Amino acid sequence: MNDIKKKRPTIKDIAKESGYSKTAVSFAFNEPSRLSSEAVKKILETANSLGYFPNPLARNLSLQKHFSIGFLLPQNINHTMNNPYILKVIEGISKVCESENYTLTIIPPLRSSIEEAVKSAAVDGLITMGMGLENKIVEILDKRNIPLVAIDGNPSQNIPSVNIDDERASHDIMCEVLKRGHRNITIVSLSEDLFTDKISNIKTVPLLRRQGYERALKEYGLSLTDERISILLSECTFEDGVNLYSQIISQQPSVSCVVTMSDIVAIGILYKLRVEKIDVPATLSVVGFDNLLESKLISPRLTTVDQPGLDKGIFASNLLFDYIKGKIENTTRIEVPYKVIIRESLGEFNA
Amino acid sequence: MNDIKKKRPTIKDIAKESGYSKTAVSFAFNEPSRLSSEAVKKILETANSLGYFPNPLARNLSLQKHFSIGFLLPQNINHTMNNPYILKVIEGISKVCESENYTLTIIPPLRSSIEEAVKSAAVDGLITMGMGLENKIVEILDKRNIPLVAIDGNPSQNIPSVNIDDERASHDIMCEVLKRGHRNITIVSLSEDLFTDKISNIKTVPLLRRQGYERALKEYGLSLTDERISILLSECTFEDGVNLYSQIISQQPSVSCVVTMSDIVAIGILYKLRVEKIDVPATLSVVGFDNLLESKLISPRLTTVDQPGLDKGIFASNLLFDYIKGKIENTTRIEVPYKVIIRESLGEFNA
DNA sequence: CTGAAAGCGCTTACAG
DNA sequence: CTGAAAGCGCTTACAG
Repeated sequence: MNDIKKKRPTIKDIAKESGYSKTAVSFAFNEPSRLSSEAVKKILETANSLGYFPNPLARNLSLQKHFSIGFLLPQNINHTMNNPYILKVIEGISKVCESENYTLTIIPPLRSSIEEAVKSAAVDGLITMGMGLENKIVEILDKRNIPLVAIDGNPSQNIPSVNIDDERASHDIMCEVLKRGHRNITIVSLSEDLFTDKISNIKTVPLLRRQGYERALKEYGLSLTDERISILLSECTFEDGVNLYSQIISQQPSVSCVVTMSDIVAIGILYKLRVEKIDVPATLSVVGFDNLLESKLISPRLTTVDQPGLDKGIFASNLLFDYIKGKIENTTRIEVPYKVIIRESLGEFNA
Repeated sequence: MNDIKKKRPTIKDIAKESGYSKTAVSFAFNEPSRLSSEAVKKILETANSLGYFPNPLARNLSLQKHFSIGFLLPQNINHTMNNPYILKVIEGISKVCESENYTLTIIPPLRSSIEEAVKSAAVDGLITMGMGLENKIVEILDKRNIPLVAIDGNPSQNIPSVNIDDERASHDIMCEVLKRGHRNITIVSLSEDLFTDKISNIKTVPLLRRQGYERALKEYGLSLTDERISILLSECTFEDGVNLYSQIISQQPSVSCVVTMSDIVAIGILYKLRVEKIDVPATLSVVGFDNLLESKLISPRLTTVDQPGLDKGIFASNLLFDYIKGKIENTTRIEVPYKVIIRESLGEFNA
């Protein structure tokens, strides 16, 4: 606590002070079995008395490892860290990191650029979520030799990934809606990912889901362009859900069911409907996607598609560690199961 | 993609290939203004064609910086990443990191040891939350010269911190309970932090809150040891809340109000009460702490203490960056405001 | 069991 | 405007 510029002791100081070599000091910390117990004891004592800890930066440079994997945040940090579903995935990743003795680095855009962030990310591997991955980013990672696993990415890209069958899941839940007689339907789609490479022929998750809805609609003689069907866009936040209600009504006053691509948006809508004293599902049904814990807490409880966020995180990070350790080379794709959950927010349509 | 061992090109390769020196290559990336535009162009072109990116590990070692701050996870990763309140704080930290162009490193215990994790954490500063910080950990950080800010730490320790006035907030909400006639009260306390240094005289947040409750009780002629008051312990999770109900009833069948130290626990209890068809608040009132978004989504909506999680994260990380940049030296403590929020889950006691 | 020395891949004061 | 060289603080093959 003196005012003299604190200089952390290095391996060199410990060597000098203890009378052993730098090599010995390193061994004392990393491979004590190679030293006499006397040497280890002496070195550790000196280290302790000088308050020495090996500098991780230097250690990592020698070892060519960061002992951390990265989670790449898409553009807007609000939308990410406010989404319980993403947080569930992060929880899964953290668990695996913990058991691998790795840290988890949350990587926001650097100087507003995801690309910049990826260029200098201090990680041994990277997980992305829900991004239409720019080819540029994939290329950088490839050159930097950093493995990548995409969660909810674009199955059409040649990237290791963890997904559910979004097309089929969306088809299935839309069928439940149609089966109950609804025909005036508002679909709340997630915005196209901002970073989708428009040129390439990438099928993003929102697109796949819309295709699933479309297939179900066709089975009932409808289409996405039918005047009874309207489509709105929304960010994946509670607030956007709350604000969406007026749009929904003005677009299509006769709507009887709102189908969203995200529970948190659906919950925002339900919240607003409660405030407006609109009866769910008697007047309006609402359907979500994700099956958050919150979805069974609100009333009416939300009809939705259950997809295992925790497992997605666990699978993705296990896969990533396999790549990091060189256990596998080929592009592995994991498909996890989903399940349609019918609860009270979806009712029969009463003409 | 050839099978030849991929070796990332280094500054040396670019120097050789471009005909300039390593110094020049470094400048081209970091201080192009010091080079002729011709040199910069040539170097960047070569770098690009060879697929070169500066190695962050080497760069950081030279710069003696990690460009990342750490968030230290207490013992159990489940309890942390499942707690929406903590996640809100992390969101606040992420925002500041983003604007500082830093990453956020989530640090789980290393080989089951927080101490080990702290010894080798590759960060420029550290934020902890709700830990009774072992002196050992503070000492390590001090020796490693890594600044620390504690959120919901122990105001009694000499550590920069961000807290609300937990004693007073707890007093205030307990008064609301007592004012409404409740006398048979079950307090659900958070477990003592596992890492509290038992020897020292540290006042943890749970302890402060209990003292606040106690002060309010005394004002109404009660005490913590009164037979009408019972105290239970719980982890800070939804599941623990759900499971708590049977304990609450068996400990004190005549209980009319449950006062918890955490919304997520209170929400678990409310969920269970709904399943059990127990009328809230007519039969039993429930009170939380935090004011999560979820607390206004459930019905009945939860009476609680609002404390600004996002702001706590923002204040703590701003403070941390001030230390990192050497802008301040002294131990700064920030107290953020709280607010008691009365909602339907707290009713009058009807004898 | 122990140590001298090269290497990890950058940055930067200094000299020209 | 450009470069040779020292330095950041470790690890580790090699020799003894």
